[in-house]
Formats: sequence, structure tokens, C-alpha cells
Amino acid sequence: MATAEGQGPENPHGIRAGPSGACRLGGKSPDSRAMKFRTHTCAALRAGDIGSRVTLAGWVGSRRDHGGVVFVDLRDREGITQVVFRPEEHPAVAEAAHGLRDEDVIKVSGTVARRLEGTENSKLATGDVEIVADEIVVLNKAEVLPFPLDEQIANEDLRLTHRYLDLRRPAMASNLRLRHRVIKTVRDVLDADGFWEIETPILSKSTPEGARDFLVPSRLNPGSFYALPQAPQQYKQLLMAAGVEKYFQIARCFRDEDLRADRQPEFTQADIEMSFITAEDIFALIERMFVAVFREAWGVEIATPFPRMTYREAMDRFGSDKPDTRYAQEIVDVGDIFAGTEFKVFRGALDGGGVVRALNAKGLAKITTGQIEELTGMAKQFGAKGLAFIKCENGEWKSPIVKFFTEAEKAALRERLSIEEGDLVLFGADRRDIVCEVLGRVRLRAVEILGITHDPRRLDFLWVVDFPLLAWSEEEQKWNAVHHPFTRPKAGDVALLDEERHADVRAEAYDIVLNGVEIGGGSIRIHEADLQAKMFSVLGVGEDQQASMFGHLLKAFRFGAPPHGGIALGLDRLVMLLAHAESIRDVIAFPKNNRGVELMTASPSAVDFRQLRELYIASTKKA
RNA sequence: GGAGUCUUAGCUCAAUUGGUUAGAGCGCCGCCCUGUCACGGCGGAGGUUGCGGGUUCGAGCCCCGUAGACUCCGCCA
Repeated sequence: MATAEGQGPENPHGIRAGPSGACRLGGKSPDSRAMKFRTHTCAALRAGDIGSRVTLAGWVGSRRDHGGVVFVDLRDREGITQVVFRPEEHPAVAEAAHGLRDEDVIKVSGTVARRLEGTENSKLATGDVEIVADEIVVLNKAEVLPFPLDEQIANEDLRLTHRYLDLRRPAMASNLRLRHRVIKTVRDVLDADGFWEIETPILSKSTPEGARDFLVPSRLNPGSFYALPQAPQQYKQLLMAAGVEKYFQIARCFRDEDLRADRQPEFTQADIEMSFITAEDIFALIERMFVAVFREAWGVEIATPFPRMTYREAMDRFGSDKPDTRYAQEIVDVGDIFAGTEFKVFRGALDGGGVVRALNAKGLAKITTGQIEELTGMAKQFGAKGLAFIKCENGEWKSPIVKFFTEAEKAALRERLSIEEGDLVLFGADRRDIVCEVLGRVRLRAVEILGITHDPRRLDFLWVVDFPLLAWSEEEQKWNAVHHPFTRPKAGDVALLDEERHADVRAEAYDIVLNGVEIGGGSIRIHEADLQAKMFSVLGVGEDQQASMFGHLLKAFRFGAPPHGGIALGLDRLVMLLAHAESIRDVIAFPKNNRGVELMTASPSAVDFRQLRELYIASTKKA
């Protein structure tokens, strides 16, 4: 390292104390010390280090210039150490310190000293000591920043445009560190269990099912395209056919759909697949993994096994396939109470084979008319004709519908829903799936309006099991896979496929839900070619398409593929929960905004026509 | 594709019913200050109120359009 540290013209801000070239090095030569940029991090020094000579490097966090003595909070990713510049001891160094500005990068050498009596800072881990600087090298001056690093900033555009500055903020650095620790823990748990981490192609093949693909044109095969993987699904199953038995990958996945606060076009999954296992093996493995992850991230011991609930029960009780079980309010069926009702709305729903269900939003009678309208609008958006309600206020039931109820019905309702003063009861009367969805959404909004908060460390894990295999798509007028086309029907339900009772077939599929957020999902797969072919047929994938799109998989299944299954965990969402972040963008180093634009580099961008020509691509966009 | 909210100084925000020269804190610049840690004091610079149009004697504020950001719906096997 021949680069001078402040002596040459290339470092005009370098100032040294004492006679030119003189260094106090405790016997070490300047050259040997020059090999080391710093002796400690900014979080390392304690009272035990008092008297030793140290060198730190970092950013000027804040500068408190008293005209004479100057204090600088020197920050690196580990922490902060106070540096004091004393003109009476090192005048040239103190003079240089007057010129420091926020975020200048400096290297400081000096002696660790106990802070003066009464000036210790208990907020800093290093707050008992300070460094009395006798040498400073300004490694790089910083211009005035576009936004302050020491306060909450609302303008996310600005943060993303200058992400390298945003990530200097301790809260963001802490998220990056947390993410690293979580991924490291996942790797360690899987490695200890005999898993092999195997990379699969990023340039892969488009398949008809699922989300919209990102496409990559192939120069060597004009007119052909790779697709970026939505998940390494087929490759990992083929690795099972290859006898790998235990595979995992911290896999980047790509889906070209609209973004959300918890959704990015590229995201990371902990992708796992195993052979010769049942769902129980997956549950046990993942529970073990979460124990390790939460121990590492939060230092807590979580309880296992996690509760389980069937999809059907989740929909009936919570109106969601990812129920937030932290909230007590549940949906209750009241169809039997109104079996003889004359109230047209309920009568019609029941006679039409639908259901009448209710949700008691405890304490929400204070709801405003505007909020009732909002809930009603929400109900209509999800297919209901309206949203009936009873406000229980001042000892009476205020409601446009209660006049249609008999005394017996009212009494039964009161008991079934434990209705008390201050409650708001909301009704859904319609097709079962609509009522579930509507009351499920209303339930979450009611909780929001009530402002119910929980211990931020509360963790309600839940396995949701027995998902339906298929769902009818009105839009496409065909059956689609609820999970994906490779999911295994439950053994007892395979016969239902032949009977054309597609809606009743349950899958060997499971999701893991934490506090109402789906953080992972998986299934036991089909490993027999004939069953897989039948599944494709049900999904409307013809034989020709099966051969061209999935021939490799079907063939592999004919050459001795073992029974297998797996799961994928959404790492971004998991880290988001662990970090208590409100946006997935806060746990990704360089995320994309709502429109899929990465603001710092301004990608995506137009490309030169020659690049397109090489790829045999022409844009149809009108200029 | 649809709905909602937002856009005022570098940053965070204010500006009564439409009414004088659009303010404050932080930051920035200058001067002063030897124990601060949100250091302090004095002074100063900094604005096409996103953009375009309209209503009005007068628009940051009202209306229309447009751009951008965020949140949600659709979408996301």
C-alpha cells in the first residue's frame, strides 16, 4: 500500500500533528501501520481501552464546534465514537477539525481517554470514553446531503434515488444486517439437516400457468425467449428425480405483476424440496427453522408445534386463507337462528343455498356513518349486495333491519354473538364464499378502525392445510390450480377427480401464516406421470402442450422419480415482519418503486436500436 | 385497467372564509464561542406553491386537465 495517507498532494486535507512525518506508533514503523486502515470499529472502545492509541475510520455523524474544542461523532456501520480535538494539544489537527462537515469520511488517530467527570454519554455504548485526536486524514469530503440522515424522512423517492445514503442510516443498516443473519440461519439449519444448496437457471422457460413472465430474448435463437423463473419449481422437482433428496436455494424469483407494499417484481424465497417425506416432515423442519431464526433475530424462544387449521375452517371462522388469529373476533354462522325468518335478504340467501353469518365487532358501535359506508362499499366491492348491521348503543339496538327480527331471533343472536352495549354486529347473507370473503375483509378493517394494537413481539403462527386443489375461473371458464399444477391431490380425494367433482378435491398443500401474513407455502407433489398428465388435462393443458411444455417432467416421472414435496418461504416478507418494517422496500437494498422503477440507476431504460436489432426485437410502442 | 390520498424552501411541515411582501423548525453560508453530544449566540441566503389551463378584482387554497409518489382493488399458479 504505497498510497500516502495524507502526506501526498493526492490527499490535500491530510494533517498530521507534530513535526512532519512524526508518528507515535508505540514502536511500530509507519509502514507497518499504514497497512492497517483502522485498529477498531466505532463501537469497540470501552473504559478498558483507556490509554491505548487507536485509529478509527468512518463518517462525520455530527460536529459540535465550540470555537476552540471540537467534538465529532465518528460513525461506522457498527456504532459511534466521540472524537475530541483540542487546540491546546494539537493545534493543526484541531484547525482541520473546524473544516469538517457532515458525512465527510475521515481517519482519526489518537489516545483513548476517559471522558471528563459528568460528560459521559449513557446513550452510546462507547459513551464512557473519547478519542483525543492527534492526527486526522480526510479521506473524502462530502457535499451537503439532499436529505438528513438522522431523522425520519417521508420522501421515499429521494431516499431511493440516493439509496447509498439512505442505507447509511442506522435503521436501514440494521435491516440489512438482520436480513443477513436470517439468511445465514436458514442456511445453517438446512446444512445441518443434510440439505444441498443448488443453483438453478435464471434464464429458464416460460410456462402457461401462473403469473406473467419476465422474458429475455435469445440472440442465438432468434424469435425465442427465456423466461425468468417465477420460482425454481420444476427444476427442484427434477433434482428430486435426480436423487438429490434434500435441496434448497436462496432463490430469486420474478413475477411481472403489479407491485404492492409487500410485493416486488423480484423477490427472494428460501426454496426447499425433499424426497421420501410427508407434510409432517416439512412442518417439523420449518418449525425448527423458525425457532432458530427467531432465536437469532429476536433472542426469543417460540413455541412449537404451530397450530393448524384447515382452509375450510380458516375461511369459515376468519374469512381468509391467511387468518390473523391475533384478533378474537370471529365470523359466526347464524343461519339456523334465522331458519324461519321473513326478512327478505336473509330469506333469499338461505333459500338460494347461501348462508347468513355475522361478526361482532366488539366496541365498534362508536363507528361513524362514513365508516359504515366505507365498510358497505368494501362489501359491495367483494360481491355482496350490502352490509347489514346492528349498533348496540344506549341500551338499544339501532339498525335498519332489526325490525324484521322476532324476539326469539334477537335473543338467540344476543347469546350466540355475546352482544353487549357498545358492540357493532355486521351481517353477511349471500353465497358462502362471498360472505366469507366480505366478512373477512370487514373484520380486518374493523380491527383497524378500533385501533387495536398488540405487543409488537406477539407471534401467531399457523399452518393452513387442506387447500382445495382447483378453483373455477369465471374469467377463463376453466379450472385453475389453487397452488400449482404439480400439487398432489389428497389420496382420498383422487377419485373425486374422476367424478368431475373438482371443487371438492383437496390438495396436499399447506401455507404458513404469521400474524395474518402468508410467509410460505408448499405441497407434496405428484411424482407419477399418469396422475400428472391427468392433472394437466383437468387444467386444460392438451396433450401436445403437455409434451412441449412439460415433457421433460413427465418423462422424468417415468424414470423412477421418488415421492417428494417441499415449501418456499418468502424471505422478504419474513424479514419485513422481523424488522417491523412497513414496506418490503425497507428490507431490500435496492428495491423498485410502485412502477417497477429502480430510481437510483433509473432502470428500466430505453436501449439502443442496435441492441434490439441484434436480438431481433422491435417495439410496438407508439412513440 | 380502476379507486383513494398526497405534491408549498435542500428536509419536515404551516399559511383562518379566496385577500398585503407565502412562514416556522432543521439544514446550508458567514461571524462569534474551549466540554458538547438535538451544543449555544448573532446575522444571511434560499420559493415559477409539481406542471398546464380556467373561474375571480384577487388563487397555495375553488374547478378542469396532466405528471409523479404512496396505499388499495383487479392481478400475483
